[in-house]
Amino acid sequence: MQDKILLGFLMDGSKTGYEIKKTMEQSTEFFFTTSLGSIYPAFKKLEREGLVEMAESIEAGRLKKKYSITPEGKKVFLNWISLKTGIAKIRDEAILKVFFFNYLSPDERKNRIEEYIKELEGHIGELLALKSRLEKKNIDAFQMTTLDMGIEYFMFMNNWYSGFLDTLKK
Amino acid sequence: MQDKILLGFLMDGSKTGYEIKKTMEQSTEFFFTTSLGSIYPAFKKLEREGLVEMAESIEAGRLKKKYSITPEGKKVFLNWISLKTGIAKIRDEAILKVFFFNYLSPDERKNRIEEYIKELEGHIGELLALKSRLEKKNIDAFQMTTLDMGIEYFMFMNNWYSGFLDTLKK
DNA sequence: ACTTGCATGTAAGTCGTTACATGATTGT
DNA sequence: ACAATCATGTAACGACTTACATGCAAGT
Repeated sequence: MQDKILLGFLMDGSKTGYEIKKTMEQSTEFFFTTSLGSIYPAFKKLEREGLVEMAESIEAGRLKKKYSITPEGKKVFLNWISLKTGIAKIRDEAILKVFFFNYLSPDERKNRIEEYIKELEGHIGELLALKSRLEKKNIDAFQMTTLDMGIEYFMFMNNWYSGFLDTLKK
Repeated sequence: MQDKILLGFLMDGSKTGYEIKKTMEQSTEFFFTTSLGSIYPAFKKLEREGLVEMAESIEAGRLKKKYSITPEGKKVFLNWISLKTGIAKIRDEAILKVFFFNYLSPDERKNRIEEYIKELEGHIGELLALKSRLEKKNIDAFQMTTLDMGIEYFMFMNNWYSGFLDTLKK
């Protein structure tokens, strides 16, 4: 999946691995992140496959390896985005814990959920801050839409856990 | 995380790896699944760590390795469940594709979303069927709660993509 | 002088899946 | 007879993370 993201970020021009990492921290952060230790080898692999090309340069004394997408890479990316998408599993540790809540005392249950709700609220706050930061920039409408979706998603979660907390209190 | 699930399933009695896999297919399926090729080595590791114990037996001509949780294993499990849980990333391929929707034609966008909504509806149907199956059994209330949560989650997603489709049509 | 950020990369390790391999029992 | 299900396990592979390693530039 990372390789598709890398190709996607190259669709509007060449970038370095470091740049993409920074961009992701300010955009895909809430639904997807990668490490640099994963980006660099991924680019080398994409280069071997002929999906990207690399151009070295030295800017302000720093070595930069700008990657750009090849026509073949564009084909692969556009094919992927058109492919039917299956339903992803939630794979959320918080809900897994609720699954086993029988093994926790009623008091502890409430504490854990209250704690988690605070985490969610903090996260929603961060995303709202990110949104207002991005609104100042001229960002792609669909990328803004995914951010809105993320905010609504975490608000749904917040809502759900709040309702769950109410039933726990009864 | 798998190891915690295994411990969790052993909390109410000893089970074989195969049994746990079957149980998961009928309970945690929508938010978590594992493969047998992952369960067996995981149990061996847990055994080495002293968190589970194994008892071999032959039932109806079949070799069975029943694993049971040790007091130390219970400690580890209960500690994990009490630990503060961080916010998980969505890591959803569908939303990642929306992120890059700029590179798809308006018609294709609608088609992809309509297709995905159908997938979601099918999945919700499966979960509702699972729910009525589980209601006949005497299932743990919290495990039923997580299933309800799953259904609401996918209904939220269905809702969101339906709204998104409406804006795409304008 | 020192820390933070820019910029690249490798190595070790974790986690997990799929495919392969075996063999018995049960249902059709 | 044959297929499906029960039951176990290993090997190869893939995706990703963390820690390690290097070095320059810019700000304090």
